[in-house]
Formats: sequence, C-alpha cells, structure tokens
Amino acid sequence: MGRSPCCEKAHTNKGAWTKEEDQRLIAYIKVHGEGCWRSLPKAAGLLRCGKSCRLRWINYLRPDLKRGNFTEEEDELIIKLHALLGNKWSLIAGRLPGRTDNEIKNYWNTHIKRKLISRGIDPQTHRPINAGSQFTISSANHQGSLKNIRDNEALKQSPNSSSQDMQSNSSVIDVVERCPDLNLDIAINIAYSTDQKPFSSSTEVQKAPAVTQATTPTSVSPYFQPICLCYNLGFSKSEACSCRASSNDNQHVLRYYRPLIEEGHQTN
DNA sequence: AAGGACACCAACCGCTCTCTC
DNA sequence: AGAGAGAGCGGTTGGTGTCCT
Repeated sequence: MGRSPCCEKAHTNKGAWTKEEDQRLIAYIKVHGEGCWRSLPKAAGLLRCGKSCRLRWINYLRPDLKRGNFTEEEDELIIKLHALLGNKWSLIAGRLPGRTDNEIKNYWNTHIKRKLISRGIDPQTHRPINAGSQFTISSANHQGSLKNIRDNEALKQSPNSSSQDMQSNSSVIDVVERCPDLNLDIAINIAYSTDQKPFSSSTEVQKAPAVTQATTPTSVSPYFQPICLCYNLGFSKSEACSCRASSNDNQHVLRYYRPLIEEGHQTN
C-alpha cells in the first residue's frame, strides 16, 4: 500500500532557512495560528514541507523560546528527568520552559553525556560506570516517595497487575535509588487566571504548561480541575494510574501515589 | 597559513501515535 | 474494525565554526 509522502519533495526547498522564509512563516502563524502544517506551506507561500515548517517554528521561531546557555540548575534537572524518563525528550522539554526537545537532545548528546562520564556515571543507565554497589537513600521526601512506590511493589502479587506494570514500578524504584535527591512526591497544578476558563478539553489539559511544584490557588474556581502528573509524564489512557487528591492536600492537586497499578485513570 | 579533527546544532528522515471517517 | 491523514517524536545527518597541530 505504501505511505503517502508528507509533501511534494520535488518542489520544496531543503536545508537552512532564509530570513525571508522565517518572516513568511512568522507572519502566517501570527495571523492564522499553529496547526494544519501540511497545508501551511502553500497557504504561506513557502516552498517547504509542512514538517519542516513545524520544526522551524517549534525549535527556532516560537516567541517563548529561551535563548542562551543552559544553567547549572537546568543541567541537573535534565539529568534527573532523563534518569526518570529516559530519552523522552519532549517530556523532558515540557519540564523546562522555553527549551525544546531538539535543543535538549542536542545538549544531552554534546554536553551532559560527557559531563556524566567525567563523573564516572553511565549516561544511559545513570549508574556508576564501574560499580555494582547499592545506593542509600538520604532525603526524607524521597523516602516518602520511595515508600509509596514500594507499597506498590506489594501489589505485584495482584493478579490484575501486568508484567509491564511490574517493570515500570521496578524502573521507577531503580531511578529513585539512583537519584536520591530526586523528589518524586510531585504535585502539579494548572496555571490559570480567575477570569479565564483555563482548559476546555482534555487535549488542552495535556498541553498545559509544565508546573513541577504545587501552586496553591488562592480561591476555588469552578473552572479549576485537578490534573494527574501521569498525563504529563506521557502515560496514555490505557496505562492509567489512580492518582488522587490527598485529604491533607489541596484538593486541586493530585499526588503521584500509585503509578501504573490499578485500572481506571482518575483525574478527580 | 593550511588543513584536519572535533564540537555544535539546525534540519531531515522514518516511524509511531492519534483522530476521523 | 480498519484505513488514511495529520501531527509528533526520537535518531541521525550534514553544514559550519572553532581548535589544534
């Protein structure tokens, strides 16, 4: 059957973008917004493939991009997120406002890999290159997170838990043990303004700006909806967890209690 | 000064996922 | 249920700049 090409390759430019092309793309998106990348080049008068336009916009032209060197804090965050998520660059980028997946991927391959190796850490496994020793857990927060995860280990015996579930749990524990200061007891919240309905659909909720630390709304808004971290970590509906609001917590914040154990994804 | 090696990063490619019909 | 289209993602490539000999 074959797959239809994403564009007429014979009539498209390739390689570096010119200033004029950039201006055309910016002007078009300013007026019409993002989306419909396939038809955008023609509509914008660009001899480019839609994918190329999308990439150029996302990685280079978007106004909210942060330019300049990565800070030490960003470095450490990337390392920790990579330990947790692996090469899920888009998810990692979601936790670093103003940075793109491509930028982080490049930065990882050119800087952080070497940095970790120089520290004697394998950049893929995040384990010491020549050590099989066990790690100890130092952070109190972290111990709480680990306990939650370990509690789930008990559920491994449950007939409802799949082997994939077990694997996921093991890997999370593994990461927690290797990154003692990585606080997995994360709560997230959606940025919103009181006079604005923040999100109207689940799709928009998933595209919410990443917020890693809990922020407490000053008043209860009818529009406010709790959001589960697992969505932001990229789990699909079929890989649902059963996160819930703790009675001690703000009810609009879900905590990362039980990854990938129970069926049915609850967001409230 | 020349040119080879290396580093960086924008852009491309091919695959997968999601949505619609 | 399954096919097709569109969008997104991660791996890889290639051009360019910088450093080193």
